[in-house]
Amino acid sequence: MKSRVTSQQVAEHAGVSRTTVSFILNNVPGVKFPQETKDRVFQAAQHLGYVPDDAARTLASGQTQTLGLVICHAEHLKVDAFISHVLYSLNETSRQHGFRLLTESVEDVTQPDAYTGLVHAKKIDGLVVVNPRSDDTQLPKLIEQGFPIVLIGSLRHPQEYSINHVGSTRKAVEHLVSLGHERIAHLTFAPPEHYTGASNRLTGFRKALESAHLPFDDDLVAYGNYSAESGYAAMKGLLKRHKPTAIFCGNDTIAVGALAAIHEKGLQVPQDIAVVGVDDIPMAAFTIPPLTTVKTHALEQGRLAGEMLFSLIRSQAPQVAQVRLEAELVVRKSCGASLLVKR
Amino acid sequence: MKSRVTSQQVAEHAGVSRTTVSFILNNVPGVKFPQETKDRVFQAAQHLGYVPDDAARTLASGQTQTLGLVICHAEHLKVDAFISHVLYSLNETSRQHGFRLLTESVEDVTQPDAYTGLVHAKKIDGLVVVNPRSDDTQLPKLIEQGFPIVLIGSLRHPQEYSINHVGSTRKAVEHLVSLGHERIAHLTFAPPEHYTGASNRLTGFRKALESAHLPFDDDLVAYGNYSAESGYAAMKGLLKRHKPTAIFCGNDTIAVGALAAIHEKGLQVPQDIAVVGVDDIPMAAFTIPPLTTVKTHALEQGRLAGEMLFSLIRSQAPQVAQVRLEAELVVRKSCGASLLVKR
DNA sequence: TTGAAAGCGCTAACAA
DNA sequence: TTGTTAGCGCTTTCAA
Repeated sequence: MKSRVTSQQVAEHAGVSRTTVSFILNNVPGVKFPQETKDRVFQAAQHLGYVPDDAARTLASGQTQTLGLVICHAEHLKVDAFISHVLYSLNETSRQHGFRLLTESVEDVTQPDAYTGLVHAKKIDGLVVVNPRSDDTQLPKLIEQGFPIVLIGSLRHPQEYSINHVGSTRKAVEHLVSLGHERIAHLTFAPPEHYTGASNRLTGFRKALESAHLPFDDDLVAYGNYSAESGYAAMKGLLKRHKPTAIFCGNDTIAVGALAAIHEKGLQVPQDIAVVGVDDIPMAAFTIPPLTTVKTHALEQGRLAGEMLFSLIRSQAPQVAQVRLEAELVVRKSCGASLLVKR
Repeated sequence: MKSRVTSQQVAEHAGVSRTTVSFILNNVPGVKFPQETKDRVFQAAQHLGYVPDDAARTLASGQTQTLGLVICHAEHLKVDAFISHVLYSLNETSRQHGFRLLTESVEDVTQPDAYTGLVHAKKIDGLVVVNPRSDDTQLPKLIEQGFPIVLIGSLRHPQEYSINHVGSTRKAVEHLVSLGHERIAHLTFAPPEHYTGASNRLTGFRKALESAHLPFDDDLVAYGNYSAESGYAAMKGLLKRHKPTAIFCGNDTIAVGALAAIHEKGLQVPQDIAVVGVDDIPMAAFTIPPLTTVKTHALEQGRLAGEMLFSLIRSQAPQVAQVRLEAELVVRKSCGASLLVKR
């Protein structure tokens, strides 16, 4: 199990030097070899089954051709689909650029070396961080040092490069308000302190209520994590104590749990309670009833993060440092907005 | 952005040679240094913020401390939760062993270099392949060459190391039969030719029917991919043409789609049709009604694959080459087995 | 117990 | 246009 073929052997086989092999196989710009020489080298490489040793190449060139994906709340991978989508599209994007993807899930992000080791060991050329935590002390340093990093989410750091969706909360609440709802509950992530996305959403929720001249009622806010289970539990509590006419869920997975709790209680969606989610995961179209939600374009976020990161790696400043993707209301049946909606 | 600290500098700072630094920091067995020397080296390393260069280490040692995860049907990542779970637990397991995880999704596995490049470039020390395809021509070669590989799924290769779940189909069908069903439909993956898991399941389905002295009816088999959408479409077709009293779905995500189609048709689950899934994804407990399914222990599969791979990397033969995990029936409400079941 | 030195396989600056 | 050669930073054998 050893690919004992070195560029030296290819060079000998082709009757040229290692430099020539390196230049030809790497297609170094600005160096012209006769087609005949090129062919000899290509054939020799092919014939011998030559594959450049990655470590040697990296050591010599200083480039790893590898991206890191840091997942700050790894357990979300188990319960929610958002991160899988980001992973998928980032993987595709990386491949298109000839890069590989190193996935790093993080338990305790406050601990130094959580993932900075990747950077300092020069194992990656750039980093995408999903849902960065505000109590992460290493990340700001890395950003300030100019290491290529793109966040999916935000640290509210002036120098950060990031991808975020905007308008999801506003659109969800506006939709509910437009349908006449006045007692709108909110089921979001806890604890929100360290997770920028969640506190954003809560703030946005208050603002949206305000815009609609609706009072904010603390009792109508419940917390879960990203899972259906937490949505179920939180919704159960909410139904026991209060009687909202609508519920805005922090993500679709939570909404699935809420739907289950509502159904179990013998209530009807949307007749008794309207439900809105966030993300538009593939399953959202197949809940009972189909879930009205706000699409956050997870795949697109992953792709954009990748493209932005490649700009950074090539030392090209991206046109926009902080991309905001407008979220998109997807009306299905869980709010009763219309009986003629797409699945 | 450069960690210009080399082992040379640490050596100078500590007043020793680079060899000593290497031996002490790597804690090379069988080499005893005075505690005093060790302390000096540790302190120097700490003080200078020394992080060994990964490429240099890899080049010199021949070890990458990196695992590859090959996802043969990358699009599943978008629609189903199984692979996310494997990824999660494999990532955890890798971390515990001080390894990192390189994720490689593959579009066309028949094309050489799909992921074998990782191996030949010596970028990884071992490989986990999820759902290997039977038409993959590279994988058997790698296995025969003795490269450390663990499959989640199977290639039916005598030399393979693999993790599989068994008994899921049998248990699902037996459960339905025990409830008196005789017209059991099956909604599985298409095309099954190249996906061992699916053809297994179909074969198992026929066998299970046989054991129950039930006829196999080709019309009661429908195909989808791994998505809820495909389950919805296939179920709709099934309901139009035939009237099964029970449906066994290839995975829970498909079952979610089936549930939606049944509901849309105005039928009741489990009264009119019983539904069983496979996997026990977290959401299965929160469908309407809660889904009876067969747990395939995705997290455990990922963990076991990782542990097995580490044995292989250390050149230790695992006790069992082909691990079979017994799937576990989880009775909820979608089959009407009992009104007193856990969520 | 510690150090010197020889690679690991490649890239890239410099020569020719 | 092509070859020579000096590293890249580390591990590891061998000698001291």
